[in-house]
Amino acid sequence: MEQSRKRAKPGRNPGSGSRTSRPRQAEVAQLAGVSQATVSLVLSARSDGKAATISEETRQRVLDAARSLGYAHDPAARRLAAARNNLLGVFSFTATFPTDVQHSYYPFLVGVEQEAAARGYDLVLFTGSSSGGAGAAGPDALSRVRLADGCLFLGRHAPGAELKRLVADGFPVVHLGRREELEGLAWVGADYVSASRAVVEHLAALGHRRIVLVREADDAPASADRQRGFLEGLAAVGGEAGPGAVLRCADPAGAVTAERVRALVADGVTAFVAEETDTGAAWRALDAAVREAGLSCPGDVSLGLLGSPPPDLAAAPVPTGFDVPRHQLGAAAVRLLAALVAGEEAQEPLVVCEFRTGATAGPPGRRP
Amino acid sequence: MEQSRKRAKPGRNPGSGSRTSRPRQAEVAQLAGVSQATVSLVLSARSDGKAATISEETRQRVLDAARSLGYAHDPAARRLAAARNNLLGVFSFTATFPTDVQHSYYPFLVGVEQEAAARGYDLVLFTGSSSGGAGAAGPDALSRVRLADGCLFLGRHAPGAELKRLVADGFPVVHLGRREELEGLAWVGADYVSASRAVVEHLAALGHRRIVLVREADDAPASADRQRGFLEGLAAVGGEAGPGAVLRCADPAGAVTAERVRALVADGVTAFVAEETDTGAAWRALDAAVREAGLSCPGDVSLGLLGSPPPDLAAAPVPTGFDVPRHQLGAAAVRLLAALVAGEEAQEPLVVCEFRTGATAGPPGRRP
DNA sequence: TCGCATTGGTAATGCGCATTACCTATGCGC
DNA sequence: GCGCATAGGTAATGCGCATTACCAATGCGA
Repeated sequence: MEQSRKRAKPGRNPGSGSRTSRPRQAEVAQLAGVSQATVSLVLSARSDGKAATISEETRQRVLDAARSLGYAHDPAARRLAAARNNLLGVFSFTATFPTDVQHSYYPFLVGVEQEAAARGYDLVLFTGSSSGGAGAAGPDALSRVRLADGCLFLGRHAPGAELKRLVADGFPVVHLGRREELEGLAWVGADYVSASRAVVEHLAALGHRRIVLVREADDAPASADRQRGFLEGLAAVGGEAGPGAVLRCADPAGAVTAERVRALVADGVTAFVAEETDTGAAWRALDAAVREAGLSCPGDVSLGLLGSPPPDLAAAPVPTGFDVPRHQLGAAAVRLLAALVAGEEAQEPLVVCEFRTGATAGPPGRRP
Repeated sequence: MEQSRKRAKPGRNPGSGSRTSRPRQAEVAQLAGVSQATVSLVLSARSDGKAATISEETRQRVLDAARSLGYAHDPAARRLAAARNNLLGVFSFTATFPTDVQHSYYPFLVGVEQEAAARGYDLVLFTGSSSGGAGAAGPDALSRVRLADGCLFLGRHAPGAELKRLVADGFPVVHLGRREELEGLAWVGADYVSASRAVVEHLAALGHRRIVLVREADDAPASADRQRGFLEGLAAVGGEAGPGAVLRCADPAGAVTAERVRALVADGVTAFVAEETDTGAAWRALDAAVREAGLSCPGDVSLGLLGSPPPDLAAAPVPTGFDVPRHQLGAAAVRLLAALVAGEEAQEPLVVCEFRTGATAGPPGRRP
């Protein structure tokens, strides 16, 4: 008998002092002298004024009974019956939970948590069940998220097929990060385009006309957006946007050498911008190359970073660029998800990145 | 009608191509030409040879049907019906996603995840609903963990009353960290007593007799254990274990000054050990004080750390001490939890900490 | 005085699944 | 050829809750 695990005593005596099993609504009802249905109505009282059908007196009796019994909802039953249990899921496809503060998702999670708390939701965190987890293989991989009312997905590794399935089933899903290729998938993202353009415009205002973007050979939307913003900015300010304006390299450290930088500068380039990525490779390479080339910054060349520097380079000269408002992104994602759960059709705009003046940009040097 | 959210078309036609709702076992059954019960039997086939009641042919038909429909269990229903859904919960009570850089359960989680995966469990992470979360206040705070088959609790902040309640309800619970005051609560912990004693004995073997323990004024079991091991070690080696042997201070940085250290050394103390805590305050203070006092280590004084140094001090002189096997602790906790879920009575022993020779201990200096 | 709306509450139902009691062939020994 | 065991499967039930259809009592206008 499995249920022996749930009810310690199959035949218990409800009146006696020593209880041994979690109370059900039925027991609360008995104690309050009402029906189970009434208990449910009282305890799930949605603040929607709609349910004025229980008298205040009865309400109090039920609440007292529930309190004295220490009643707590069974989340599984709640979800099964009503398709609502006030829980929001967060799924990250990393091997382990991204609770390590070093982890790049961490800042998002902080925002997610705050917003969820503010809206009265509890959170449940799922991970991509690294190796041999139960659902690791099959389409079950994502099925656990159905424990929650809706789910937020982090990271570009979220498999499209699975997500599509959830969406098709009408399960509320929000993806954190631009994800337009999946029809019907809700997402929130940072406005890298505008932010990148702003950096270019800042450099242009300082007098730069020949600016080069160093980016990795990744095709992530985030990279594409930055490049687009960069080119738009260049065009807007009448800068030179020839094919040489973008340095796309699979291995930034190998491609962006001191020599290369020196050559470009000699050719008239006065400023460089790098995209931010997980590894920060582009910025790292650019920084090293400039330094090694013996160029002073921002004396000889100006540098811009389309994002935030990696933690280990956060010190000293703060790069001119922008900050991705990760907390706000997380919060926006939760807002959107909450709206979907509530059946609304809300749409979250792109979240604006904040320009960071920094100390790596100045007027162009006076090299020929 | 709420269910319109679950079933896109109340009256759907099972044969037509465009499906729009997640399939149930009933639909799989229909496709396979069997009953829902059969589908359940096949799909939940426990490897326990017990269930040989379905013919191989039927089994295959069901499996095929399930696959072609992309069937996936509903975790909520599963849990409700069977009290099992193959999920283990992990509850961390620290400020939900700890903003304190030092304070991360990450290493534990790594072990937890590996072991869970190895045992075919999926994980769900709950957090301490820091601020105004839904269940933040009431006894509901922990009720969500019932979504899982059992739950692991991290951190000393897990409220006893709630835990007791879960245990009393027969819900499988394991606490990571010693927790003996709660009758019936299963836990796993590191053997700080033995490990601390070993450090003292190591110092004693080098010739030290006057050793002082610097600890915080916390009453956590982990602190008490270290002190106990320290005193036991001192007693075992015939060291001087007077009341001055333990420096218990609320504010290590303020209490353990260069002067204080100098005075103690002048008084004949040749070695110090500090306990490890979240913040590493004790070790930090000791390290700074010794350095500031102009004492060389291990030339003038030997130092020991009952645990691991905080990340920012991990460099250079590796402290003599021990390492808490966090991965193994996490794994042990999962093993224990799995046993409880399975209804067994398993008991996990304390996990042994590994001695770390380090470079901060040597023979006593030759001060008078 | 009757009809009708409103208030306050309840019985019944079903969510999706696991489980169990039970039923129907077969096979087998004697 | 009969009784009985066994394999293979199914109908029915309930987990704990939200929801809905429905019912009883009361108020109120005409």
